[in-house]
Amino acid sequence: MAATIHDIAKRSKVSLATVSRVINNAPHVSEKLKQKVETAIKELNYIPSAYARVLSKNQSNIIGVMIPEITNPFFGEIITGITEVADAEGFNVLLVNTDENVEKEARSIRILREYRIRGLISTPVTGDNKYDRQYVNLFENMNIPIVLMDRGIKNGDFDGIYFDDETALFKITSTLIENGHSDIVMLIGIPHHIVSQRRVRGYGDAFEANNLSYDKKNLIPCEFSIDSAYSVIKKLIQDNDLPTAIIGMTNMLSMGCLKALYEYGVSIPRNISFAGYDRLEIHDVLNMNLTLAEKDAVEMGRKAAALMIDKLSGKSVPNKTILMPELFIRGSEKFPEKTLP
Amino acid sequence: MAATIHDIAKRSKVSLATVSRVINNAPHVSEKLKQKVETAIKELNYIPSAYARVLSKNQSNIIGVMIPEITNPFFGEIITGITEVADAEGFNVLLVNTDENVEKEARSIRILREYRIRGLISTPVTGDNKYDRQYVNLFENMNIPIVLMDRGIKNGDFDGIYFDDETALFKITSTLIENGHSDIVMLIGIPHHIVSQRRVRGYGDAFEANNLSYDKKNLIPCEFSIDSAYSVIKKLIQDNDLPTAIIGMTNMLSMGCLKALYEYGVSIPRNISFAGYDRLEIHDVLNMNLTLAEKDAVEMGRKAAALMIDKLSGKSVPNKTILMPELFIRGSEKFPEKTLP
DNA sequence: TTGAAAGCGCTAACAT
DNA sequence: ATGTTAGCGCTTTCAA
Repeated sequence: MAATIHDIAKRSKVSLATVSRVINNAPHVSEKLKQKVETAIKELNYIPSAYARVLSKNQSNIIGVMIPEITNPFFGEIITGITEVADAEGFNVLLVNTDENVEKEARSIRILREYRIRGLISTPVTGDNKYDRQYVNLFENMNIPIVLMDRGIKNGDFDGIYFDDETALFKITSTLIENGHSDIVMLIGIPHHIVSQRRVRGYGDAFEANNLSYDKKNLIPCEFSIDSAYSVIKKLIQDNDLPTAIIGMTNMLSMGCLKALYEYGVSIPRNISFAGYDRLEIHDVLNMNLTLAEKDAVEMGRKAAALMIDKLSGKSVPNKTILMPELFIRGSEKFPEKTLP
Repeated sequence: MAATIHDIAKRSKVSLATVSRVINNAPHVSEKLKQKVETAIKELNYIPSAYARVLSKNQSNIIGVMIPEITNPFFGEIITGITEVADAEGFNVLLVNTDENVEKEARSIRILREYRIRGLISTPVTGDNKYDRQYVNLFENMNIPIVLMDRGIKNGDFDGIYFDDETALFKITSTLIENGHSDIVMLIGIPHHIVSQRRVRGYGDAFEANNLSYDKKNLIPCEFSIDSAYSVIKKLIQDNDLPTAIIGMTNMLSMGCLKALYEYGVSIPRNISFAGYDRLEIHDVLNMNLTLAEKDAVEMGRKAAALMIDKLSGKSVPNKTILMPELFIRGSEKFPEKTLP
């Protein structure tokens, strides 16, 4: 098996305590012994056991990170931001993926607890009311600092970093209204999900602020996936039921909408207008002149990790940071010249 | 702190051994005691410590996964495949990201060793000859099963799952040649990097097989990034130096090329032809009729995890699996009607 | 400056 | 079927 502190002690003829001091750069070791120990460490290719260390110190240095969709670039960027800060502060990150699945979430939390994480940074699956109370309990039982990202828990009050989804959708919708739109379709995912509720409110408020009302049929439920959004828009096209504008409420929903529109040759903004929420890699690459309210996910990750580290060092001021997405007007919001037949 | 096995034993008035048996579903526990213990576990919200368990068993159940680019969807899919299999087999995954950086790689390996991983699944940064020997030593010193993905190590001989890059590029290039091309630019990244070498060979072999020779200037070095590829192609456009066809040798390089072409209105395949290696989300979404040799990265992840688990269970047959990417001919390979001015 | 020894939470061999 | 106990590899008093 791997070398242990005993092997090092024996080979360098010092005590365990001295070896431990050398490993941890602790004071009170003579240069001579230090050299001997370091030589032995190299020769035996020794690496301390995280397990023994945690056990004896009764404390890990792991921050748990739980995200719902590892292949979504939004979360990829968040992870980048978190690890950047955690690395710099000497914390390890244990990453678990829940696939938007409550059972996987429960299993993931168990694993994180087995590893005695110091704090949890999470975008919980919740949003389905049924599980809310349960998760609030789960989190509170963990008795460690919690930082939520992007989504709150309905019946809980947790610190975290959020985006102002409501204002973002208000701005997006207002922009479209100012361009003459009132027939604006928005795919809203699962209606009672926490992700959709604030955004729908922003949408509605924009109409209200302009003394307009909207057709409730324009808020169309679907799954939060590219495929589902694609199917919905495809059907609108086939039924000749397209509005004058579409809002992509999340990056995945935007991609599904665009996929259908492109497949059927519905051109933006010649035949239909479009505005979306969150960045889109396809836009970054192809410069499609899409009007987008963009979120800085890397920054969200950094802020979440920084907040966690504050909490772990006792600076435990309550903190809910609201980040404001930036709206880029690029042309796709313009009223269409002529809608398709 | 968290409850321990002692707390459970005390509360349910049994011995530590009995609690341990219940936790591990071991035999020889009466139903009555089992109930008592389970009740106490629930009441105290007890979760066993991974650290104590690993320490006493002298063995972790962690598979280390080291990848170089967490935001690259290719690796995102690989992770999905690995965790799918690892979860099913009861292994935990510790994921580290090296950012294609040798120092981060070294630090990551140290962390993985601290956590006493049972095996390592990795796409090493290597490719720079300078570090090869060093990594071979590092890996061999770890004394655990190693499974490499996608890239080998030049001076080492490790089991793993690879794609047949050479044949893929041979097919891609041949397809273009058959369509009348001979002026074919390929961005090759860093020339001595292991990622480019086999692919360049496939490119060259296709010319040879057709009794043609190619202009060495058409193999253009760059960084392995969207931005770098973008700059190179942009310069070709501005210098009015475009070939009749471009090959995107990786997904990132493809995106950079496409970005520049789209920005300058160079249309595919009207003004220039294109063929690429690896899937492209922008293509999946927008159906750009790109001819692509596509890799199944999720499958690579599954196979890597399965191979690792075989090794861990002693079925240690040497195994280098070569996956064949599938070539989809979609039209972008056709010879351009007219190249731009 | 150095070392001895107790203890962290669990498993497993052994005893009852 | 149940309990006792000796480690696992490290840290941390406390003594010397």
